[in-house]
Amino acid sequence: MDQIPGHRVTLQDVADAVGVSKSTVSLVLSNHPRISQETRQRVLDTVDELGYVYDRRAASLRTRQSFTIGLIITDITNPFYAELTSGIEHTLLAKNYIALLGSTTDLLQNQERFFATMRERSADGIILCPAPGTPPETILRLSRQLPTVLIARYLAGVDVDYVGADNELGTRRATEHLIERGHRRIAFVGGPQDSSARQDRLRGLVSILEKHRIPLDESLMVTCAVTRNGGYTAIQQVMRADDPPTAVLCYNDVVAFGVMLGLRACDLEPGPDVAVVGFDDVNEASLWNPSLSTVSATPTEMGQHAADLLLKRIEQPDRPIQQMILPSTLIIRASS
Amino acid sequence: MDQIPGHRVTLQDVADAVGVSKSTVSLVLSNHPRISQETRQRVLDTVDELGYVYDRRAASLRTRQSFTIGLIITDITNPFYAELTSGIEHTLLAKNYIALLGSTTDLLQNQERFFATMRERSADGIILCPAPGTPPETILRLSRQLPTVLIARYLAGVDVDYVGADNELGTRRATEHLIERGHRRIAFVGGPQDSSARQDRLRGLVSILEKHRIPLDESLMVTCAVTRNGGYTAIQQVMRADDPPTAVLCYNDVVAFGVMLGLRACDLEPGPDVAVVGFDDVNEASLWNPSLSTVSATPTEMGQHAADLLLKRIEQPDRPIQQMILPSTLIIRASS
DNA sequence: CTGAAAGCGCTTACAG
DNA sequence: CTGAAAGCGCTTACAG
Repeated sequence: MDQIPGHRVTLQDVADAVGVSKSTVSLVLSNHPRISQETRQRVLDTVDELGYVYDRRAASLRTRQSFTIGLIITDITNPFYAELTSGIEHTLLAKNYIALLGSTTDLLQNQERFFATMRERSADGIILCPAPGTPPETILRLSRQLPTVLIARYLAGVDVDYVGADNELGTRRATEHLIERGHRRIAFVGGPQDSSARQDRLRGLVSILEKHRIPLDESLMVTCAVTRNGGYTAIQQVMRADDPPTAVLCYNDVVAFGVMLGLRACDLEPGPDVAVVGFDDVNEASLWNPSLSTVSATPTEMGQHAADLLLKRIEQPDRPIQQMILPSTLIIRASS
Repeated sequence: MDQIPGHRVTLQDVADAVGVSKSTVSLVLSNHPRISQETRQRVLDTVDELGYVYDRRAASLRTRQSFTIGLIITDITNPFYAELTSGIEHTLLAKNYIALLGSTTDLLQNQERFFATMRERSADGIILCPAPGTPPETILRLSRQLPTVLIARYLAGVDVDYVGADNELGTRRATEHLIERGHRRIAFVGGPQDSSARQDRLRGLVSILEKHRIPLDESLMVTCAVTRNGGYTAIQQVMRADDPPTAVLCYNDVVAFGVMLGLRACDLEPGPDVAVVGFDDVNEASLWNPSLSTVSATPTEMGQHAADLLLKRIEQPDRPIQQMILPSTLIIRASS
């Protein structure tokens, strides 16, 4: 039953015990049809009896398929990525795949290490949320070496599978909503300067301001670390201006949570005093007090789609590049 | 530079290009000292030139070390596990290991699948938060097959490496605090019925009630799903009783968040009307409104310790079993 | 200081 | 229906 430490039960051991060749055992395990019912049963029984464990790494050396993928994200502690990961895991489990996890904290150096790690371990593919500043060539090279799907952030001009939210549409809707509520001075807080997601979200805001001929005040467009603390600090700075905003559109929910706390620290109540809108709609958003108005990016679904896309790409390397933009819906709650 | 799809650059290719044997290349890559400086440099240059990628799975077939571990937790979407995972990742990164991630949602069936998955992929070890109801023999067998460390939940009588919080001490302190504040009717909400963590936390509460000769009311000790929603539903049930509690000690922070929301749904303000205390001190806890009093279980540190322990066990299989109980401190905030 | 050879545990044509 | 053999890409004694 139990293995002797150091000695692994192999196909050969099973074959010896049954009195057939290891080819036969291998064929049984891969459900090959032309093994007699009797042999098959004896093999299966012996597999159980000896506690044989299939060595997928040995198999993958021959078949070149590891049933393992690499998942490279920014930070598992950000609920957006946790929900994303959960969706990915869900899809992988059903297909017998599993993910190697790497959090880069948006550091290019970590990202490079994870690329190497995943390739050395022969991942069948990679789901990647690229760190801001990733050179496009890096991704192009990677995607030639390994099936790759980008998630949540893309790189301009890089033709690779991608799944993300409709960022611009999302902030357009959010901005229209704020303007309808009478806001004219709308701040934008947070996001990694060079990420596609930030640029698209900011563009949505700017375009709607233009449409309504509301002058753009650059001093209200600030960046900050994508953490609660980042939002907390940044908003206090912004509110100190001579003509502070009456509404703030945040890069994402995590920043919005920080902004709400920062407003309170300035003795302002998020909602009544200053409107706050987030992006993502992580589970937490509806539970805050006040509940957070936000643009839904459906992270769990996004993860499922990314995993689906990757598995399709693995099966069919020549299929056309697919870029999925998931619809964004505005969810109005108490904070705006 | 780039590989031809399907063809992997191997040691042999590098050897051929340099004009040495693959043994020599291998020795260079493992930094073996007795290769001449000149050969070494030529090999290294060629490795770069050809874009050689080390095949760790082939290597591990010989060396029996994959530099990969399995991480099996309940739910990555629960911030406690996300912070745990972040701590684990941090330690692994420094030692060139990486984790295969599996979320069981506390289903034994998923857990079994992950055990198989991790073994098939030759993980060097496993960090496991066992699903409630896991038979002790399962863990014993697993730990004989593979270095194993349990995290956050242990199994009575199973002598395996373990890292967890001092659960009983934590809830003792929390209960003393509530009693000091004048509470007599204290509910306990949530937790997987058969988990060691729940039992220990509940025991802490009960022992302090006894110490103060406060009668125990079983109807106030309820269980629920370990989600915000679980706490939300459970507390509303509890508050409907004839003699409802004035304070509630929650299995963990996630349940406590749900409880706070549930109280509001009953028109009760957490803090002033009903005291609420959580367990874990996830990052979110200090940010809620009201901020959540809780017992700190330092999830990030817990993760780091678990990874350290596993790596030590891998290096030194015969070292004595180590069970680390991390000190619990009570953090009093606005909710109590 | 360097190379030839065996072997890790599988799969997969190819024979029979 | 089943087996012998080659090979996936490494490492590691063993010679020289």
